[in-house]
Amino acid sequence: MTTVRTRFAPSPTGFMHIGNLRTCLYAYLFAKQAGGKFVLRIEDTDQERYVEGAVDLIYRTLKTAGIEHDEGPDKDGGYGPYIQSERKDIYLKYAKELVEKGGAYYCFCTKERLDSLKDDKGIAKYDKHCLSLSKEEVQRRLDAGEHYVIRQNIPAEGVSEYDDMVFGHISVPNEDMEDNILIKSDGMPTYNFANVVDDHLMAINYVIRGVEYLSSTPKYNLMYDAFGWERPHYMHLSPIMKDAQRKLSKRYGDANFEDFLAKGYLPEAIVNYIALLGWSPKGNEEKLSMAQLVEQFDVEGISKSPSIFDEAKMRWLNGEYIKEMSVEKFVEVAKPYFDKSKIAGKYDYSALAKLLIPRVEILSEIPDKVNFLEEFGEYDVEMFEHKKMKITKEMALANLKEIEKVYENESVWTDENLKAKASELAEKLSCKSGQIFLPLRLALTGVASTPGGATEMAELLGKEESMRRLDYSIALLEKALA
RNA sequence: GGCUCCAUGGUCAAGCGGUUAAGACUCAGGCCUCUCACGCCUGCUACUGGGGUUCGAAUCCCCAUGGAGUCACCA
Repeated sequence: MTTVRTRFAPSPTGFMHIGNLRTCLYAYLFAKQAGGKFVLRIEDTDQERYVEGAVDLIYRTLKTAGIEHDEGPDKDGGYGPYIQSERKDIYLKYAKELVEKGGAYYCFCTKERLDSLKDDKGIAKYDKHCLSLSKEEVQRRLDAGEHYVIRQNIPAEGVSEYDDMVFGHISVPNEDMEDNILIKSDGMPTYNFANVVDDHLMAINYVIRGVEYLSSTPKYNLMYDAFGWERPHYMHLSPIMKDAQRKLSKRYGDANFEDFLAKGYLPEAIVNYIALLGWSPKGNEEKLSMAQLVEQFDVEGISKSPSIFDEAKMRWLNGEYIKEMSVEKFVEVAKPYFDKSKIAGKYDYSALAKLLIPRVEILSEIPDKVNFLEEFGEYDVEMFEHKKMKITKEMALANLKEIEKVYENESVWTDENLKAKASELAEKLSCKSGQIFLPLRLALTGVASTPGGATEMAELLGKEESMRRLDYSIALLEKALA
C-alpha cells in the first residue's frame, strides 16, 4: 500500500486566517489518521504579493496549533526544496516537456491583442491563436528573444470528469476551460502549473484544498494525463463564512488565528472549534483533543455547504477548556492578563485562579473581573437594597456593624473560618445568612457582582484591607442615611 | 451572464426511503446559591417552494428560488 501524502501549501502573503488553518488541519488529520506524511510547501511564485515575515508566521501558527509537518523547508524529507521560488528551474523543464507532449504551447500574444479579445463584460477566453504557430516559427521567435508565455492546451471539445471525495462526481465541459498560462513571461510558473508539478514530484496523492479549485481541477487532471502521471485524489472544502454572504477574508482582517490568541482563546479550543466547522464527528462529543480528532476524522462527516463562523460557540468551547484546567495551568496562561490588569503583581494569582476558572470563557475577560480589587471607592449605596432578601440600607448598616465587631478580633482570616463566623452571627441575630453575606460582599467590593462570595473576597483582600473597606462602607452608609 | 457546486431551527449540525426530525451553541424560564458564574432541569425555533417517483420522501428525480465558487502573466 502506498503511503498517504498530503500537503498544506500556503502562500506567504501575511495573515493566517481560520479558513486556511482549517484546510491545513484537515490535510494534517487525514494524513495522520492514515499513518501518512503531511508536508508543508511554501507557494511564493507571486513575488509581488510576498510579505516579509510571512513564512515565519506560518511556522509559528502550525506550531502553536499543534500541527506538526513531517516535511517542509525546515525539515527535509527528500522531496525538496519545499519553497517554490527555489524550484524555478524545475518548472520550465517540465513545461517544455509538456509542450513536447502536446499538452502545452508557446504563446507570443501581446497584452493589446489579449485585451481585444474581451467581451463587453471584460471577460475573455484565449482563442488558441498561437497554437497554430509552426515549430519553426516558434523557434525563430524564441531565438529572436521575443517575450513568451507557455499555455496549457485544453481540448476544444468533450467533457472532463473526476470524482471528488466530498463533492462526488464533477464534470466540466472542456470548452468552458481556458488555455491558462503555465509559465509567465518572467519565467516563473503560475499556481496552476507549479502546483501540479510539485504535487507530483512530492508524491502528494491526496490533494486537500478549498472549493475554489473544484471546477478547475479538471485542468490539472488534463496535465497529469498529458504527462502520463497518476492523478491524485481530491478533497475540496467549502469555505468558512463571516455571514451568509461574505466569506472570512484576509482582506478585512477577519478571524486571524493570532488575533484570537491575543483575545485569550486557547489554541486547542480554536483548533477544536474549526475542526467542527464543516465537519462533524460520528458521536455527540464535541470537545475533542488533537489525538481524538486524528482518530475520529472522517471524510463522510464533511459538509458540502459553506459554514458560518460563530464566535459565541468558540467562546463557549474555550470556556470548557478553561474549566478543565488546573490552577497552575490557569495561572500560567492567565498571567499576561493579570499583569495587564490593575492588580498586576498584587494578590495571589493562584487564589484568584480558583475563583476565575469557572467564570471565565476567554482570558481577556480577566482584567474586568479583577480590577475591582484595586478600584475600591465611592459607590452607589442603593445596591444594598435587596427586595428578595428583604434587605434595606438600615438593616445592612446594622448588620455590617455587627460583623465588623466579630471580624475585628478574628485572626484566622480564611474563607472557611470567616464564613462560619458570619453564619454564627446570622443565627445569633436570627436573620437569614444572606442578610449578612450580601451586605458584607458589597461593603468589601463596592460592585454588584464579583467572582466569588463575601468571605472569599475577604480572604483575598486580607484582614487589614477588609477592615478598612468595612469602615469605609459603614461610613458611606451612615452618611447616606443621615 | 456562462460554467461548477450547494440547500434541515438564529448558528454548527445528525439524518442516507418508514424517526415523537438527534445533539451542541445562542436565547428564555426555573432549581441551586452569600452576588456573579459553574452545575442541573425545562422551553422556543427547522426539512426553501412547486411538481413528480413510491404504499410511504427531509432523504430519489425535475423545475423554480436562494446561496457559494470560478471565468487573471493571484494563489
